[in-house]
Amino acid sequence: MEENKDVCEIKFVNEDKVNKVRGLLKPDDIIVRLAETFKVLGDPTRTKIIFALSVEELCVCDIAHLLDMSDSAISHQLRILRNLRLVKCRKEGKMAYYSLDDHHINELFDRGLEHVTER
Amino acid sequence: MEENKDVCEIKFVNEDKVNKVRGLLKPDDIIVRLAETFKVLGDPTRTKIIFALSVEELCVCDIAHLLDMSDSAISHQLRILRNLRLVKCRKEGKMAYYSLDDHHINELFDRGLEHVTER
DNA sequence: GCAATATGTGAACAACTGTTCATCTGTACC
DNA sequence: GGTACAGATGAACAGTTGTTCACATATTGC
Repeated sequence: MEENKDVCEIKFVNEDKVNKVRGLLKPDDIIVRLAETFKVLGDPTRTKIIFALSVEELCVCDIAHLLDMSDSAISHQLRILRNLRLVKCRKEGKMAYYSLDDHHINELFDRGLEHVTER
Repeated sequence: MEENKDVCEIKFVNEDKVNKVRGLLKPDDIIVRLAETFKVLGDPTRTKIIFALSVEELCVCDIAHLLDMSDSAISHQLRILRNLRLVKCRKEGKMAYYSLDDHHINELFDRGLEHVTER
Protein backbone atom coordinates (compact mmCIF):
# COMPACT_ATOMS: atom_id res chain seq x y z
CA MET A 1 0.00 0.00 0.00
CA GLU A 2 2.73 2.50 -0.80
CA GLU A 3 0.18 4.35 -2.94
CA ASN A 4 -1.31 6.17 0.03
CA LYS A 5 0.75 9.32 -0.37
CA ASP A 6 -1.43 11.30 2.03
CA VAL A 7 -0.01 9.21 4.80
CA CYS A 8 3.41 8.11 3.66
CA GLU A 9 5.11 10.87 1.69
CA ILE A 10 3.29 14.04 2.56
CA LYS A 11 3.57 15.39 6.04
CA PHE A 12 0.50 16.37 7.98
CA VAL A 13 -1.46 18.91 5.95
CA ASN A 14 -4.86 20.47 6.46
CA GLU A 15 -6.15 19.09 3.18
CA ASP A 16 -9.50 20.84 3.33
CA LYS A 17 -7.99 24.26 3.94
CA VAL A 18 -5.40 23.75 1.24
CA ASN A 19 -7.99 22.62 -1.28
CA LYS A 20 -10.20 25.58 -0.48
CA VAL A 21 -7.35 27.99 -1.14
CA ARG A 22 -6.28 26.08 -4.23
CA GLY A 23 -9.75 26.56 -5.68
CA LEU A 24 -9.51 30.32 -5.20
CA LEU A 25 -5.94 30.82 -6.44
CA LYS A 26 -5.74 33.17 -9.43
CA PRO A 27 -4.32 31.91 -12.74
CA ASP A 28 -0.55 32.00 -12.95
CA ASP A 29 -0.36 34.80 -15.53
CA ILE A 30 -2.44 37.09 -13.31
CA ILE A 31 -0.20 36.35 -10.32
CA VAL A 32 2.91 36.98 -12.38
CA ARG A 33 1.64 40.30 -13.71
CA LEU A 34 0.60 41.34 -10.22
CA ALA A 35 4.02 40.43 -8.84
CA GLU A 36 5.72 42.30 -11.69
CA THR A 37 3.69 45.40 -10.91
CA PHE A 38 4.65 45.31 -7.25
CA LYS A 39 8.27 44.57 -8.09
CA VAL A 40 8.48 47.58 -10.35
CA LEU A 41 7.20 49.78 -7.53
CA GLY A 42 9.72 48.14 -5.21
CA ASP A 43 12.79 50.14 -6.12
CA PRO A 44 13.44 53.43 -4.30
CA THR A 45 14.34 55.27 -7.51
CA ARG A 46 11.14 54.19 -9.22
CA THR A 47 9.12 54.81 -6.08
CA LYS A 48 10.36 58.39 -6.09
CA ILE A 49 9.65 58.76 -9.80
CA ILE A 50 6.09 57.54 -9.30
CA PHE A 51 5.61 59.94 -6.41
CA ALA A 52 7.01 62.85 -8.39
CA LEU A 53 4.74 62.09 -11.33
CA SER A 54 1.75 61.86 -9.01
CA VAL A 55 2.35 65.54 -8.27
CA GLU A 56 3.39 66.91 -11.67
CA GLU A 57 3.96 65.92 -15.26
CA LEU A 58 7.74 66.03 -15.71
CA CYS A 59 10.35 65.50 -18.40
CA VAL A 60 13.35 63.19 -18.12
CA CYS A 61 15.83 65.88 -17.17
CA ASP A 62 13.44 67.33 -14.58
CA ILE A 63 13.34 63.97 -12.82
CA ALA A 64 17.09 63.48 -13.20
CA HIS A 65 17.66 66.90 -11.68
CA LEU A 66 15.16 66.26 -8.88
CA LEU A 67 16.68 62.92 -7.89
CA ASP A 68 20.27 63.90 -8.67
CA MET A 69 20.79 61.07 -11.12
CA SER A 70 21.90 60.74 -14.73
CA ASP A 71 19.41 61.21 -17.58
CA SER A 72 20.30 57.75 -18.78
CA ALA A 73 19.51 56.04 -15.49
CA ILE A 74 16.16 57.81 -15.33
CA SER A 75 15.38 56.97 -18.94
CA HIS A 76 16.04 53.29 -18.28
CA GLN A 77 13.73 53.32 -15.27
CA LEU A 78 11.04 55.18 -17.18
CA ARG A 79 11.11 52.53 -19.87
CA ILE A 80 10.50 49.86 -17.24
CA LEU A 81 7.59 51.86 -15.85
CA ARG A 82 6.27 52.45 -19.38
CA ASN A 83 6.41 48.74 -20.23
CA LEU A 84 4.25 47.93 -17.22
CA ARG A 85 1.89 50.78 -18.18
CA LEU A 86 2.46 52.59 -14.93
CA VAL A 87 3.45 55.81 -16.69
CA LYS A 88 2.72 57.28 -20.09
CA CYS A 89 4.76 59.54 -22.33
CA ARG A 90 3.90 62.74 -24.25
CA LYS A 91 6.44 64.07 -26.77
CA GLU A 92 6.79 67.80 -27.27
CA GLY A 93 9.64 68.78 -29.52
CA LYS A 94 12.83 67.38 -28.05
CA MET A 95 11.25 66.86 -24.66
CA ALA A 96 9.40 63.79 -23.38
CA TYR A 97 6.89 64.55 -20.66
CA TYR A 98 5.88 61.69 -18.40
CA SER A 99 2.82 61.25 -16.19
CA LEU A 100 1.03 58.44 -14.37
CA ASP A 101 -0.92 56.15 -16.66
CA ASP A 102 -4.12 55.94 -14.63
CA HIS A 103 -5.65 56.65 -11.24
CA HIS A 104 -5.12 53.08 -9.97
CA ILE A 105 -1.42 53.79 -9.60
CA ASN A 106 -2.06 56.73 -7.34
CA GLU A 107 -4.40 54.73 -5.12
CA LEU A 108 -2.04 51.78 -4.96
CA PHE A 109 0.75 54.14 -3.98
CA ASP A 110 -1.36 55.83 -1.31
CA ARG A 111 -2.36 52.49 0.23
CA GLY A 112 1.27 51.52 0.48
CA LEU A 113 2.14 54.83 2.09
CA GLU A 114 -0.70 54.32 4.57
CA HIS A 115 0.64 50.93 5.57
CA VAL A 116 4.15 52.25 6.05
CA THR A 117 3.29 55.43 7.95
CA GLU A 118 0.34 54.28 10.10
CA ARG A 119 1.76 52.51 13.11
CA MET B 1 30.26 84.29 -12.40
CA GLU B 2 30.78 80.57 -12.68
CA GLU B 3 28.45 80.26 -9.68
CA ASN B 4 25.32 80.44 -11.80
CA LYS B 5 24.79 76.73 -12.15
CA ASP B 6 21.19 77.18 -13.24
CA VAL B 7 22.50 78.39 -16.55
CA CYS B 8 25.89 76.77 -17.03
CA GLU B 9 25.88 73.21 -15.75
CA ILE B 10 22.27 72.14 -15.58
CA LYS B 11 20.32 71.57 -18.74
CA PHE B 12 16.95 73.22 -19.21
CA VAL B 13 14.76 72.30 -16.28
CA ASN B 14 11.34 73.49 -15.20
CA GLU B 15 12.70 74.79 -11.93
CA ASP B 16 9.33 75.76 -10.47
CA LYS B 17 7.81 72.33 -11.08
CA VAL B 18 10.87 70.55 -9.73
CA ASN B 19 10.95 72.68 -6.62
CA LYS B 20 7.25 72.11 -6.01
CA VAL B 21 7.76 68.34 -6.14
CA ARG B 22 10.92 68.54 -4.07
CA GLY B 23 8.97 70.28 -1.34
CA LEU B 24 6.45 67.43 -1.26
CA LEU B 25 8.89 64.50 -1.45
CA LYS B 26 8.65 62.18 1.55
CA PRO B 27 11.70 61.63 3.76
CA ASP B 28 14.12 59.04 2.47
CA ASP B 29 13.41 56.45 5.17
CA ILE B 30 9.69 56.52 4.36
CA ILE B 31 10.42 56.04 0.67
CA VAL B 32 12.81 53.20 1.39
CA ARG B 33 10.32 51.40 3.62
CA LEU B 34 7.60 51.89 1.05
CA ALA B 35 9.81 50.50 -1.69
CA GLU B 36 10.78 47.56 0.52
CA THR B 37 7.13 46.75 1.11
CA PHE B 38 6.37 46.77 -2.60
CA LYS B 39 9.49 44.79 -3.39
CA VAL B 40 8.54 42.07 -0.95
CA LEU B 41 5.16 41.76 -2.64
CA GLY B 42 6.93 41.67 -5.99
CA ASP B 43 7.90 38.01 -6.07
CA PRO B 44 5.43 35.46 -7.45
CA THR B 45 6.06 33.01 -4.60
CA ARG B 46 5.41 35.64 -1.98
CA THR B 47 2.47 37.04 -3.92
CA LYS B 48 0.89 33.58 -3.82
CA ILE B 49 1.66 33.19 -0.12
CA ILE B 50 0.00 36.52 0.63
CA PHE B 51 -3.04 35.56 -1.41
CA ALA B 52 -3.29 32.17 0.30
CA LEU B 53 -3.06 33.77 3.73
CA SER B 54 -5.74 36.28 2.77
CA VAL B 55 -8.09 33.29 2.47
CA GLU B 56 -6.98 31.05 5.35
CA GLU B 57 -4.54 30.83 8.21
CA LEU B 58 -2.03 28.19 7.14
CA CYS B 59 1.05 26.42 8.47
CA VAL B 60 4.38 26.20 6.66
CA CYS B 61 3.81 22.72 5.25
CA ASP B 62 0.30 23.65 4.07
CA ILE B 63 1.77 26.44 1.98
CA ALA B 64 4.63 24.27 0.76
CA HIS B 65 2.12 21.63 -0.29
CA LEU B 66 -0.15 24.19 -1.94
CA LEU B 67 2.63 25.79 -3.97
CA ASP B 68 4.59 22.57 -4.52
CA MET B 69 7.77 23.93 -2.99
CA SER B 70 10.12 22.86 -0.21
CA ASP B 71 9.34 23.71 3.41
CA SER B 72 12.69 25.45 3.62
CA ALA B 73 12.01 27.76 0.70
CA ILE B 74 8.63 28.72 2.16
CA SER B 75 10.12 29.25 5.60
CA HIS B 76 12.72 31.62 4.14
CA GLN B 77 10.04 33.61 2.33
CA LEU B 78 7.86 33.73 5.42
CA ARG B 79 10.71 35.19 7.40
CA ILE B 80 11.05 37.97 4.84
CA LEU B 81 7.33 38.66 5.06
CA ARG B 82 7.49 38.54 8.86
CA ASN B 83 10.36 41.02 8.98
CA LEU B 84 8.32 43.54 6.97
CA ARG B 85 5.31 42.87 9.24
CA LEU B 86 3.20 41.67 6.36
CA VAL B 87 2.39 38.37 8.06
CA LYS B 88 2.29 37.24 11.68
CA CYS B 89 2.97 33.88 13.24
CA ARG B 90 1.06 31.83 15.85
CA LYS B 91 2.84 28.80 17.31
CA GLU B 92 0.80 25.75 18.23
CA GLY B 93 2.87 22.79 19.32
CA LYS B 94 5.23 21.91 16.52
CA MET B 95 3.22 23.86 13.97
CA ALA B 96 3.57 27.54 13.05
CA TYR B 97 0.37 29.06 11.70
CA TYR B 98 0.72 32.19 9.60
CA SER B 99 -1.81 34.88 8.73
CA LEU B 100 -1.81 38.42 7.35
CA ASP B 101 -0.63 41.03 9.82
CA ASP B 102 -3.35 43.62 9.22
CA HIS B 103 -6.12 44.67 6.87
CA HIS B 104 -3.93 47.13 4.95
CA ILE B 105 -2.19 44.23 3.26
CA ASN B 106 -5.45 42.84 1.94
CA GLU B 107 -6.47 46.23 0.55
CA LEU B 108 -3.08 46.83 -1.00
CA PHE B 109 -3.25 43.42 -2.62
CA ASP B 110 -6.77 44.00 -3.94
CA ARG B 111 -5.80 47.36 -5.46
CA GLY B 112 -2.96 45.71 -7.27
CA LEU B 113 -5.24 42.98 -8.53
CA GLU B 114 -7.68 45.63 -9.74
CA HIS B 115 -4.98 47.38 -11.74
CA VAL B 116 -3.81 44.16 -13.34
CA THR B 117 -7.19 42.70 -14.22
CA GLU B 118 -9.15 45.82 -15.18
CA ARG B 119 -8.26 46.69 -18.74
C1' DG C 1 16.74 9.99 27.07
C1' DC C 2 15.58 8.94 22.12
C1' DA C 3 13.34 9.06 17.69
C1' DA C 4 10.21 11.53 14.77
C1' DT C 5 8.35 15.68 13.09
C1' DA C 6 7.76 20.89 11.90
C1' DT C 7 10.12 24.69 11.34
C1' DG C 8 14.25 27.87 11.29
C1' DT C 9 18.68 29.27 9.44
C1' DG C 10 23.57 29.86 7.31
C1' DA C 11 26.33 29.05 3.25
C1' DA C 12 26.58 28.75 -1.56
C1' DC C 13 25.21 29.14 -6.14
C1' DA C 14 22.95 30.64 -10.47
C1' DA C 15 19.94 34.09 -12.05
C1' DC C 16 18.51 38.70 -12.04
C1' DT C 17 18.77 43.96 -11.29
C1' DG C 18 20.25 48.90 -11.51
C1' DT C 19 23.67 51.91 -12.79
C1' DT C 20 27.35 53.65 -15.85
C1' DC C 21 29.42 54.39 -20.24
C1' DA C 22 29.44 54.80 -25.04
C1' DT C 23 26.73 55.38 -28.76
C1' DC C 24 22.60 56.17 -31.43
C1' DT C 25 18.12 58.60 -32.85
C1' DG C 26 15.40 62.45 -33.58
C1' DT C 27 14.25 67.42 -33.17
C1' DA C 28 15.35 72.53 -33.29
C1' DC C 29 17.84 76.30 -34.74
C1' DC C 30 21.66 78.47 -37.30
C1' DG D 1 23.75 70.76 -44.39
C1' DG D 2 25.70 71.00 -39.54
C1' DT D 3 25.70 71.67 -34.62
C1' DA D 4 23.53 71.27 -30.18
C1' DC D 5 20.56 69.15 -27.25
C1' DA D 6 16.86 65.66 -25.08
C1' DG D 7 16.18 61.29 -24.87
C1' DA D 8 16.73 56.12 -25.88
C1' DT D 9 19.30 51.95 -25.78
C1' DG D 10 22.83 47.91 -25.68
C1' DA D 11 26.73 46.02 -23.28
C1' DA D 12 28.97 45.35 -19.10
C1' DC D 13 29.79 45.35 -14.37
C1' DA D 14 28.99 44.98 -9.32
C1' DG D 15 25.53 44.08 -6.21
C1' DT D 16 21.37 41.65 -4.89
C1' DT D 17 17.91 37.85 -4.81
C1' DG D 18 15.60 33.17 -4.40
C1' DT D 19 16.31 28.53 -4.08
C1' DT D 20 18.72 24.34 -2.54
C1' DC D 21 21.27 21.72 0.72
C1' DA D 22 22.82 20.55 5.11
C1' DC D 23 22.24 21.16 9.60
C1' DA D 24 20.18 23.26 13.89
C1' DT D 25 16.29 23.96 17.06
C1' DA D 26 12.16 22.87 19.35
C1' DT D 27 8.18 20.10 20.45
C1' DT D 28 5.71 15.59 20.92
C1' DG D 29 5.20 10.86 22.26
C1' DC D 30 7.57 6.70 23.41
